[in-house]
Amino acid sequence: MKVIIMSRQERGKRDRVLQELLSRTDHPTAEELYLALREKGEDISLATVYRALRSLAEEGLVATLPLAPADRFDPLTHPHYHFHCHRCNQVLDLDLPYKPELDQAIEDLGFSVHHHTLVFHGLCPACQPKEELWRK
Amino acid sequence: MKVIIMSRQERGKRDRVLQELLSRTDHPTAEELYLALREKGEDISLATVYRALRSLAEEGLVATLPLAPADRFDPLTHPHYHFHCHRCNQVLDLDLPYKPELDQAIEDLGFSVHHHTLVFHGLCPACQPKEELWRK
DNA sequence: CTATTTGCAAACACTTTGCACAGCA
DNA sequence: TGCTGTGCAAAGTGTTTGCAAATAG
Repeated sequence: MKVIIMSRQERGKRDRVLQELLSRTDHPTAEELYLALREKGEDISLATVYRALRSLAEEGLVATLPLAPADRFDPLTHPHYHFHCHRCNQVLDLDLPYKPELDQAIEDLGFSVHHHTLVFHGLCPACQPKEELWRK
Repeated sequence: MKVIIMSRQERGKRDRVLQELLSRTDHPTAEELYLALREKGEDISLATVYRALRSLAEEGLVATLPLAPADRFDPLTHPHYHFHCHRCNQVLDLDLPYKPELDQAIEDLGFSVHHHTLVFHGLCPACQPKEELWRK
């Protein structure tokens, strides 16, 4: 009989998903997380990854970035902004301080603001030269 | 033989879709537009509505709001911000001036910014009292 | 007569769900 | 025992596409 004492974060697939997400900064999709976990030998199904992410998002442990064609997930729960490169389709965290005064302006209009999402669209530094090349 | 001289906006289903979208301020989904057009006696298919919206968006005549579960469409092409009420699920235009200085801050980080999208999330004025009632 | 637009149904991509079963309390 | 978590496959939802027929130029 084999006995394995599990540390807290090894209980349940949900925590494996969270662990994997926490280890990266590239805002993966559900499927990317699924493939990464499989790659690492984890025996998990795509349905479970979806279930885990939904549950984690509902508890506020991860943030969902509703992007087409597939949602991306962010382990950073404190409010921050994103850049979406329309060439490499990558999402990057931005080092721009959250601006609560924007919320205030909307509150003044009679809304009750929970938070705001700010996404910049364009070309990331790496893709700008490639784009110029492409146009020639 | 019946001859009908068509005015410009009556040519093609694409223009019917644009016309319908221009007539409203509630950021409808593709299906909502489809149903509205059918309601008005227009003989159109859902596929055509999707094709029309895609083509219009590519030409910059309408803006796409990528929201879950379905994209919403905005006839206002000049940049402006939105409020998404998480109770009635409505999207409202906000009367807050577009802030190009936000783009500048990101350009300074080495990105090439095309535009940014800013969505506030919370309760719209109409839904705040309802929400309080619900909590009791 | 050729090019474009359309409707229909099928295909598609992403996500959720029903169900049976495994593991744990 | 019963509760929770899981895999699998099927269903669900929003969107796109292949194709043949209709229409425009």
